Amino acid sequence: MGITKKERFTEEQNRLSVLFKVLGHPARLAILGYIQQQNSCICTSLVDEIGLAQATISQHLKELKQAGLIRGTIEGKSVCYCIDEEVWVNAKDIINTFLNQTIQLNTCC
Amino acid sequence: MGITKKERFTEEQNRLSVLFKVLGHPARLAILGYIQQQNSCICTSLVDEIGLAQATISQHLKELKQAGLIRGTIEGKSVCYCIDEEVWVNAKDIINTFLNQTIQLNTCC
DNA sequence: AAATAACATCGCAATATTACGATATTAAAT
DNA sequence: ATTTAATATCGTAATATTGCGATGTTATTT
Repeated sequence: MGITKKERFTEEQNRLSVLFKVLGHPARLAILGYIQQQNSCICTSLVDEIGLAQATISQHLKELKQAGLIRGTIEGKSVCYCIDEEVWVNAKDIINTFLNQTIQLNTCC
Repeated sequence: MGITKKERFTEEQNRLSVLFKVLGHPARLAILGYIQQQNSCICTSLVDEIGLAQATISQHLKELKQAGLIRGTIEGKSVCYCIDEEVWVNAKDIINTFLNQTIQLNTCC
């Protein structure tokens, strides 16, 4: 039904999957990468840089914002986007914890 | 249009996003977690464990298989699933590289 | 005040995802 | 040979995602 049955899973699994999901689109990775590259905040040369329509970029920015990974500050006519360091560090931590869960080497296949 | 314009992005961004995407569902994280927990391979107590329909679990397993993260070996009536260590280590590496890209602290917001 | 620039939001079309019942398929058990 | 157990696959419904043109909205510029 296109809807995830969240109640079946742990809170950790849900949080982690939301994080992975928002990172699961190349445009959003490109946006994050571009914001990171710049020393200062980026408004929207993103549209030129990435080559999707302005409406589409805006939508991806919204999803990144909703996930808390970026923040937008209004600066006159334009908006200054930057990565929310605190949230990002926390996200990295959660992902790293997941990645570093030791894996028993399966010997059967 | 529901279709990702892959040609717009780098190969790295596309590979990474595919990885994140497959990890972006709690059921798949639960499946991976469960396979990891067990010392030996798991067939399908997954359906009991996770509480989704057998067809649904099978579908998620397929996606994990397509991403290369797990392998299934037929063992009589049942199938033995385990994590593909090589692919998994590589995936972790790719993700870690992404996570550890240094972030310039944005000073503007 | 009117024009413009930089977004955000709306509405829509195309496609993808999630979930599941029903129905294969395959191998072991009877 | 038939039954049963363990899956995989098919078909379908509900919903979500991706993308974009058109249209707001808001602040600067003229």
